[in-house]
Amino acid sequence: MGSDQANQTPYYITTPIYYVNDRPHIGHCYSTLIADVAARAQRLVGRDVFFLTGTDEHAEKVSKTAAEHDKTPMEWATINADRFKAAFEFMNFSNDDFVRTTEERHKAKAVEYITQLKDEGIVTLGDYEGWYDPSQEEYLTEMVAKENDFKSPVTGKPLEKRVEQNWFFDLPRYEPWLKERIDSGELRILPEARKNEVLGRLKQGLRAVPVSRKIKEGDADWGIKMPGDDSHRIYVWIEALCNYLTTVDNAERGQYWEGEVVHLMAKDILWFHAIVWPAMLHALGKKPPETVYAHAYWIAEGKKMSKSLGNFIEIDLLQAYAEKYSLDAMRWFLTTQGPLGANDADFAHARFVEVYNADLANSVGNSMSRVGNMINKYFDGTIPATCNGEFGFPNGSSLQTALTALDNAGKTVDDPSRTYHFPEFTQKAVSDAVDALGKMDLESMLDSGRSIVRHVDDFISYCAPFTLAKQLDTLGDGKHALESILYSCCEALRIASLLLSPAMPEKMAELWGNWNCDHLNNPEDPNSGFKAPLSELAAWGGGYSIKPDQEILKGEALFMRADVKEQPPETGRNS
RNA sequence: GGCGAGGUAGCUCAGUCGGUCAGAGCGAUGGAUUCAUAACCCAUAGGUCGAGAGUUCAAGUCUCUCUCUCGCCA
Repeated sequence: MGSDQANQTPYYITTPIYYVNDRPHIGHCYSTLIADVAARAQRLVGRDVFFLTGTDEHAEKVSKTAAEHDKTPMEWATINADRFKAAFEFMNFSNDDFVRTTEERHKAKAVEYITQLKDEGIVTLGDYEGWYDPSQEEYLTEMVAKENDFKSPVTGKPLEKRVEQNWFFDLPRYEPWLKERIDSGELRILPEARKNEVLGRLKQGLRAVPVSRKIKEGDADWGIKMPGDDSHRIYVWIEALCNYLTTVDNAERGQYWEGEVVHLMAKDILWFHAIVWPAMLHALGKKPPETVYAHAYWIAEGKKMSKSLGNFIEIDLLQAYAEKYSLDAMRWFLTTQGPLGANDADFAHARFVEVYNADLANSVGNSMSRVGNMINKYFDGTIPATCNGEFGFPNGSSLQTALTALDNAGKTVDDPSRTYHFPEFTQKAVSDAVDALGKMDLESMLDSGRSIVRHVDDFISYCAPFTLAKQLDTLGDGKHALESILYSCCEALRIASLLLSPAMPEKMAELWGNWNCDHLNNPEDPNSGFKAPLSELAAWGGGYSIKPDQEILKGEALFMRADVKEQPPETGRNS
């Protein structure tokens, strides 16, 4: 998609719904952050976006844990769902809804879907044979059973081969359809390595998927009954997948499913999303998703996170980082350094500080600060005139003047023939960012914003406005040249800030506040939405550009340089 | 065990159809500069492109063998 015409298709992005018995940690926050950045970027581009996250609550263990805490399953689920809501609010996620699978709106629709599949003979009764762990009352996969020498991984007691009747979804009949769909790219599986993985596994053939579990004696009344069969419940996995559709399967939100649908998740649950779910949708006569994106994992200081090591990066540590370096800096680190590709990424403190200093303090923050400072110093906070951003011969009189000033000061210019074309440069950055967004390459998208910052820094070193500023009395058109140069820096950084805003909404809104940029519906609220699509906001000399009388306040530094030697922030948790 | 991905500068990684492909960013070092947050700008990495063999006028880039790491297996 080029940059000339914005994509008007509605955009629907989802995260997995999270298991309520978990405590919110970096994994949950990362998946949801990626979705948030993509959603914010798509809104910035001007699309109608719906961003969904939520909690998966009907697992058997939830009712058990609830009992251990003297709570009803619902009370327990609510306590934990609220933890996720609080964590996500802290992360400043812009989700449009938060679905809980215990909500009636979800349950009713899920029953409807399963009923339809049953009526059409796609879900039928059959025998399920598997390795059962009596001590844990759960079935293990063939692989897990084998790895543990067919003994319980928890108690070490032998597993039992058990057969029970279940309802099955006839997945094999969709094998050709799935293969064609994935091969053709209509169903896009990202990153590429994951697509190969899925196709490889598809070659080994498909089996029917159990969609129910038999209700055992003593089970709490928890979960959704299998329609037409009170002795079974809908298997939580199947029911959970349905959330993506149940939430928007109505008159008000139906357009989102018809638009572009993107499911985002960690790699462990790719199969369900890339194979089982699209096949179910196809069986239901619904359009499958356009994109299924499976990212890898975070590890902590070079080690896998595990319960036994107790090194999970939980929400409290993220809060400590946000407290010390700002929330947006933490969002930036996770987004740009995270495992968006096929490989795991390391959350290491030293790395965090490095990236913070290099990307934010030294680059974005410093550049915005130096430009704002010069405008205050030389023009008392407002630029008297705009500039078309063109600095090249033979029309580069402003640049020529600056070089003359350098010459006067006895400074040598290594290459006096350089030219700068800011409108072209910034437009290229914007269109690159939009293209990267289309590929879910958020790192590249954000780097397009940083490329403008680098360009401005380079420009400043080259034409040295601070040297020019000292010769305003002696150079006839010195003032005009200085105005043009600083205006262009300022306007370019404004455009850069738009591209950086999906990852750092608060900090960029802070800049717009300081510089009196009129991008947001409510300047006080970073989440209030943009007044216009990116193509208009980012237009050089357009309706949202820096105006001659616009006040450019210095403001506080957005990102102060951090000391590399400082210890990681404390969580306040006793560990 | 089956299928798959990968081993390229200290770190994270780019390298399309084999021939400026030996690169980028970060870190480190040196220089220049002072508007700025000891920031910015410029220069510097001589790395056997995991090991060995083969194909070719020419191979990180193709073939084979070995080795190591990793992922997926409902």
